[in-house]
Amino acid sequence: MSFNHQTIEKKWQQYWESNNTFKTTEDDTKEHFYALDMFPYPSGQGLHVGHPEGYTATDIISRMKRAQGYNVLHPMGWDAFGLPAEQYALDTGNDPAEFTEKNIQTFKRQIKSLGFSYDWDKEINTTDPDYYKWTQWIFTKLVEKDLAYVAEVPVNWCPALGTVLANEEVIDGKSERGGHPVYRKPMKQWMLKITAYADRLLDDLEEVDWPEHIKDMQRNWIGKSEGAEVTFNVKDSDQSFSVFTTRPDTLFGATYAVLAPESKLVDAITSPEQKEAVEAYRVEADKKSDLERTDLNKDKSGVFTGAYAVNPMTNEDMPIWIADYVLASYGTGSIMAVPAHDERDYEFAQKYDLEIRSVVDGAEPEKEAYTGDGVHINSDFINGLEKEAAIEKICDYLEKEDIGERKITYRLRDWLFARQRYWGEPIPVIHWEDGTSTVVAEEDLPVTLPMTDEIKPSGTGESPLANIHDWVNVVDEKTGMKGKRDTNTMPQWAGSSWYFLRFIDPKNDTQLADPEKLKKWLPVDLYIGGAEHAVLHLLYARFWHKFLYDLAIVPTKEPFQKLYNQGMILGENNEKMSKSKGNVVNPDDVVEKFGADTLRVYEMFMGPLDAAIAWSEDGLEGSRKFLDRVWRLFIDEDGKVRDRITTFNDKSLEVVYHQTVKKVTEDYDNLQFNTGISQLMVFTNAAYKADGLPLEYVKGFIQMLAPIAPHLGEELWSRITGSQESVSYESWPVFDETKLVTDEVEVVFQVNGKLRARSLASKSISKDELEQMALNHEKMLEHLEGKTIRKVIVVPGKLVNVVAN
RNA sequence: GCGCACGUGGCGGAAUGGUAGACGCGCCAGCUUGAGGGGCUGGUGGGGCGAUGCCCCGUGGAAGUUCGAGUCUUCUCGUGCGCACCA
Repeated sequence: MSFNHQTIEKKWQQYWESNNTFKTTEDDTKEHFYALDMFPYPSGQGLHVGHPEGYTATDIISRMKRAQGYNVLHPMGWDAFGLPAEQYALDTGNDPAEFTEKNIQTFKRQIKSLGFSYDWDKEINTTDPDYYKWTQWIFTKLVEKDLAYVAEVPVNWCPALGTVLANEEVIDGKSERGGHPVYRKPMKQWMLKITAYADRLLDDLEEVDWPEHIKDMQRNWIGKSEGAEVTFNVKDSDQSFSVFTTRPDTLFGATYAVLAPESKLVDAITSPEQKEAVEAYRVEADKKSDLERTDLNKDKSGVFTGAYAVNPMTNEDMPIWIADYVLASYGTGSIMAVPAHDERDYEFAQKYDLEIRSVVDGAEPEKEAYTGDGVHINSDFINGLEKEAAIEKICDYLEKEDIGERKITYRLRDWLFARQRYWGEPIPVIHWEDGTSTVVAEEDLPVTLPMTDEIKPSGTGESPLANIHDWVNVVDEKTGMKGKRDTNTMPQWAGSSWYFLRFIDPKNDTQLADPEKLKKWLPVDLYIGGAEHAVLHLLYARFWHKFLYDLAIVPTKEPFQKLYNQGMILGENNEKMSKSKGNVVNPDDVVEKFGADTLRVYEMFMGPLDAAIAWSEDGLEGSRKFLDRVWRLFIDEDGKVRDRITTFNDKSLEVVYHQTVKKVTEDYDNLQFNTGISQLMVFTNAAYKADGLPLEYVKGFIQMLAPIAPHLGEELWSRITGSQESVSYESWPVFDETKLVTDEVEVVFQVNGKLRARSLASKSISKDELEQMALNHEKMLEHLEGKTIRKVIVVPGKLVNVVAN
């Protein structure tokens, strides 16, 4: 007989709820552990089987930590602002808040059906004004500290839809919806100066326990590069421009210069003869989106401006070109071209027949650009030096002569923080009729989204809020001055950049969170989520956290001590699950048919947590069979506890039990749930063969199973122990190191590294005795016959290797 | 193109430089059952032979370090992820 998952899962979920089993404890005599999931966007699709993978992992850790005597904070909430709700509102005229609420209820029901031990009193929702009051508050602090500013930035403007589109809504230069043309249009936008934190975001990666490849992705994204900025004068003009280069040592080889087409300087220096060509090129470049510009990078193009710069080293003329392979947004938006030693410059110089001058020995300028190190030539006072020394010497010179300086630049850009949308946190700023702008005072926060039945494009590129006149127009009560609210809203990243702080104190209405509580819980001890957030979300959250650290609001430099990325669960055909491929597995169906415990066990057993693995219905059934097997081990056909469970211990399970406690505990700690479960199976198999099952071991086993299969764990615990209490707070089993090994161990004997014989030996046997055993073993004698023993390697308790020839 | 990760049975996957393939799926056999399903027990990398034991081969491929390599090093092929004219 097997257990009825529907009955027991419902029973225990109700028990946990009515007994507040997972209410967060804050007992100062205990240590604190904060286990966090990346909170989901509650989409209309409902929960995906990928969600419970990470959630189960943090849930197992949370349950184990509670049993090990920690205060555990394990919360769940909703990252509920976002485009789909807005789109739904545009399509149907309904309130996105209602739609969002409905989706949240679906998600919550699904998540609850999986038996996670969340403390639902800590639930937060980014669209709740009590929450986004503090998102807005953080923004006002950023403005006060000059880390938020307004800039003109091009957006994807679609006149036909009367709205601005996100990059992902633009496909091949057309709007995803309707296929209308999209243009780049400059608009005033709020930006956050994340670049001010670039160095700290880079350096403090050393302090956190994250997968190395995620750290690398962040390092690459920040993209720090060291070099020099050099000023070039324009010939026969009082104009000059600066370039950034990582290779100032190749300055003597700079034979032309290139400006980004957008550069303002172009207007001032272009010669009359070239004006037409330059203008034509700029129009072309302007039409291309960033994506197209990089996409069509095979063939470089550019136009000569007719002007020349002067190489400060050689005093020779360098033609100034414009080309879109130079990006306005990186460095100074202009470069010195050293075609002999830069592949891009080389390609461009070849195409337009520009001079290629070698300044590092080893180059073959007729064949390809040489970017490696070497002895400098044709370079006056740095001749004979290698790269590093040459860079030092030339930087000293540039600084002494005041024509340049050492400089560090970053690939990281400031964070575009405004969206022309309705469904987001309103930016809490008022623009007054006298031309000034102010942030909304703390006591007037939150600036709530107005209720409206008319969410539709403004037609101007502003957000739909621009049309809601009652909301937009404000009058200062004291001065009577009129003003308009900023109609931009924040990106979805805003609410998720600090939510882990609010979970600590979600109902505080006087501050973001109680500093005492923040001190106890931070940093997050374990943070699990998808790798798709490896860069942006984690970088933004770290940026805000550091900013709040500078304001002395949070006590730690970094928010997330340990990070782990769960892998993707693929469809049975090994492809990403998608509706169109028809390979989507709905967790509701699995829970109904096999039970939540089975789903949890299966997702943890299918392989390493971070691997991408295909779903398998057979594997799922196997997990259910394991749980049935455990059930039958303890419960008989009539539903009674088996009388094999006894207080008498014949020691036959002693070793395997202690091994199991050790391995399972360590594997859970290391998030290696697949091998932890396999050890539980090993114990189960051994228990089937034992005559009696010592109660102590049975209890310990159930405790170790319970974090993964909590409903079954509770049911077995209550039946076997007769306890009225949840298994959750029973103290975690411990192992006895002295009982881990049998007295007799199997050792192997090798000849020249090849396995030739096995034998049983006492684990305490001496090296010499073991060696003698090996040399006298019948099999070994056969293999050693006629050979001279050169060397014998003995590894006690393991093996003997005889080297002979 | 650059960076990172990963290649192990029919499948998912285990292996502090020390018995390769734990555990599970699948498959085979025995027992249980009227049958099927389910369960319990055992077997299951490939090849060979004088077969109840023994030999050879085997972790994408090639070389190297080592008494000993799935594990370390170099090269190479393949797959996945990230970035992509970043000067």
